[in-house]
Amino acid sequence: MLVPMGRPKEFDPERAVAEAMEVFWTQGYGATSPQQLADRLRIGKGSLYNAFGGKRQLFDLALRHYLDLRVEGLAHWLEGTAPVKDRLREALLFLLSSDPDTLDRRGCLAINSAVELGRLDEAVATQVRGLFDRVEGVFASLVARGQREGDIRGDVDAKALASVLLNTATGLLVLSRLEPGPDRLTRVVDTTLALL
Amino acid sequence: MLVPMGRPKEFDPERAVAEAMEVFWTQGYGATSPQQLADRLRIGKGSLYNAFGGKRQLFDLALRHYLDLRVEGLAHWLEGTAPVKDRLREALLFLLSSDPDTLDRRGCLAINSAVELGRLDEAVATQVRGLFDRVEGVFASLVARGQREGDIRGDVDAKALASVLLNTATGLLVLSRLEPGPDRLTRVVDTTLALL
DNA sequence: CTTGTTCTTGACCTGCAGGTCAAGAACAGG
DNA sequence: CCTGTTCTTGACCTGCAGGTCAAGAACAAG
Repeated sequence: MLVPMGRPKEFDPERAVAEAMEVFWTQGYGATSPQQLADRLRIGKGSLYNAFGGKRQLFDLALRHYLDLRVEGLAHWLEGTAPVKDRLREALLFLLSSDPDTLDRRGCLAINSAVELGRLDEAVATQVRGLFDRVEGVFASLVARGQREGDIRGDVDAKALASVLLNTATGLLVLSRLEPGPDRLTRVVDTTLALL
Repeated sequence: MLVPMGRPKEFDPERAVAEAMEVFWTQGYGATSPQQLADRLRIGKGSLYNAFGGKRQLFDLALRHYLDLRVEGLAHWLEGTAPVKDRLREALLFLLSSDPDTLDRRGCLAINSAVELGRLDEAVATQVRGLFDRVEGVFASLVARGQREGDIRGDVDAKALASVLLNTATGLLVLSRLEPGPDRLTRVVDTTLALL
């Protein structure tokens, strides 16, 4: 069964999921039609339904792929020896755009999806909650280290500060969709870090 | 023209807009059909189109009504003589729910709409930006007063702190749609205020 | 009570979202 | 090269979103 019999797929399902993630990220779930997806993935619509089952199932895979990418990125945040505040700044700014010079303006697929679907769709809400918990955990580790190194004030519980940072990141990702320029966003980042 | 001729409307357009606001707030723009709106407003679908022009125009009115309500609430924040931090706490918690005991879980219509439509719809984005600017301005006034009264640290620019508060409020309103309980939200509020 | 105007309603229309399927193509095994 | 299996595609289907409209009702003016 390692080589399944029958006609082999002509496309790479993982690449397709990654592409679908981009589409959902840019357009949102409701504003994306199966036809658009098929076009972007370079496959027929029937092929899409044969491979993934439907728009919703493909979205679940795309969202999970996004979460995996983010979680993968978290590990990177924990490495390194630079002062914690510098790394927090880098992390927050990276969320806004992988390219430091230009705003992404798409925000975060997890947050966008939670806002669009989270009230009715418990599955999506659970997925996104899981990411938030992990992000908060990473923030807590970083803050604790910063406190040991004297880089971050020690009179506030690390977990409480981590919750604040999670909330700050969430706000930034939403505001980034509206802000015309990066001024307010960088001001938020700088000021927040100054308060720690 | 004070009394327009012809058959008079059988419903109050302002009440209808207010009701439409509730529907869009609860369900989102895309997930709300004209038929649902007509049912909730207790009018026929044709009547809805005659009175408002279409789903999108009605949404614009509903959003503007929401913004008016919020701006109206801002004035209330500025009044009173209680310590600024206490009033900031009250304001942030009020955003999460007009009833202090139960989470609203609908978040903020402006933010939800910006996330759902903001990328394609510049009109919505502009409206929401306007609200954000005013909220930030009110925060700045409050912070400045708090700094004069010694309630808030004076070593950080009031406008910078106002941006942080705006971002914090945004994050809270998004997280409130996902959080199972109020624990994390109140922790964010308390910790943020402690940092000021 | 006639006329002109505006409101009300539900039947009706168009287009597309979301999905199904039959026909055939591309494999592996025998 | 025949068979069973899986993939591919576009035509096709159903339902509903979003909107239009004709017929009639409720007014004010004259």
